[in-house]
Amino acid sequence: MNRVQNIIEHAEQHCKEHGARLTNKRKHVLSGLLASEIALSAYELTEYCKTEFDEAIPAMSVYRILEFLEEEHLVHKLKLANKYVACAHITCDHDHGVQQFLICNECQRVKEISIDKSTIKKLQRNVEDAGFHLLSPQLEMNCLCERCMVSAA
Amino acid sequence: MNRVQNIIEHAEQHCKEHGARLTNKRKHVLSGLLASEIALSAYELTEYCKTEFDEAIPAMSVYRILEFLEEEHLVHKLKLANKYVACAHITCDHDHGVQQFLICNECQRVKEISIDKSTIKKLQRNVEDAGFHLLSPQLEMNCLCERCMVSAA
DNA sequence: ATTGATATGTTATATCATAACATTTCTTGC
DNA sequence: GCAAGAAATGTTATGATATAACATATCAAT
Ligand SMILES: [Zn+2]
Ligand SMILES: [Zn+2]
Ligand SMILES: [Zn+2]
Ligand SMILES: [Zn+2]
Repeated sequence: MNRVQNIIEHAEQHCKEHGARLTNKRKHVLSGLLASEIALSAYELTEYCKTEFDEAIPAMSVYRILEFLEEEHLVHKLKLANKYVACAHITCDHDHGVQQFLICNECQRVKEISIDKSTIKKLQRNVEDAGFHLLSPQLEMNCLCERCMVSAA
Repeated sequence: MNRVQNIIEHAEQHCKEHGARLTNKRKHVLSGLLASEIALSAYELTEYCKTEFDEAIPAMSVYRILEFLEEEHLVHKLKLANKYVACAHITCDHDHGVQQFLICNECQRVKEISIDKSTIKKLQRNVEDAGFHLLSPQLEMNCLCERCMVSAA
C-alpha cells in the first residue's frame, strides 16, 4: 500500500470516529491534494479526478467536499493563493497548533511549519491590544521556494 | 482643508519627489480609500468614483491605479479579503516596517499595526530554516473588530 | 507642432466562489 | 425488505475578483 492510500485510510478512520463519512469522491479529492507537490484550486481538482479516476466531479461539489475536508482538519485553505493543500500533520495525533504556511509565489509549492507558542502569544497579544479578536490564527506568507530561488538566480 | 485633502496633498508631494504623477483619477481612487472606514474592492472603488465625483473609471483602470498606488506605498492590498486599504502610515516619514493587518471578517474594518523586530526576526528565521525566502512580510489576520464582537454577543 | 512616454479606455475572458433548487444515495427504524 | 428522513451530490445560474491584449488619449520635452 502506498503512501497516499495509507493516509486516506487513516483519514477514514479519523472521520469514522465521530460519525463522518469519507466517501469515494471525498477520498478522490483528498488524494489529489495528497499526491500533489503544490497547492491546487477546486477547479484543478476536478481536472485531477477526471484525469486520474475518470470521474467528473463538478466544481460545485469539489467546493463542498473541500469544505468538509477542512472541517475534518484534513486540508487547509490558503487564502493567499486561493488554493488548497492537504494538512502536513494529517496522520499525526498531536494537537495541530498554529501553523505558518510558506507559499511559493512561482510554483505554488507549500511548506506548513509550526510556530512556537511565545511568538503566537505575542501576535495574539498585539491583536487583543488593538481591540480585535483573532478568529483563525493561520499565518500565510508569500515566499519563494528553494527551487524557484535557484532558477530565478 | 479636510483630512483627506491634506493626505492627498502629502501623497502628491511624495510622488513628485521621484517623478511619479498622482493624477486626478489616482487621487480620486486614493481618496475613496482614505474616506472609507473599511477595505474596498476595485469594483467598489469604481462605484465610489461614480457616486462621489460622477466619474466613470472602469474597473480595469482602477486595478491599474491601485497597482500604482501600491508601488508608491500609499495603499496596501489585502490578499485575505481581496480588498484594498490606504496605508495607515501614509503621511509618516519613518520606515514602514512589517505590519500586521487585522481584518474584521464581518465588516471589513482594518487595523494596521506594527510588529516588533524580534517577532519578525523569529518568523523570518522560521522561513529561512524551512528553505524558503520571504517575499512580502505582510501579515494578515482574520479577526472580529470591537463593534462586530459586541453585536455578535 | 512633433514625438515618445505615460496614462487611460475598451473588450474579452480567466479564475474563484456561492446561491438555489433537484436528484441520488445512504441510514435507520419498522 | 421498505418507507422516511438525512446526507451527499448534481445542475444551472450567477456573482466577484482579476488579467490580457490592443486602442486611444494625454502629457512632457524638444
Ligand atoms: Zn495542518
Ligand atoms: Zn517554487
Ligand atoms: Zn502601511
Ligand atoms: Zn467589524
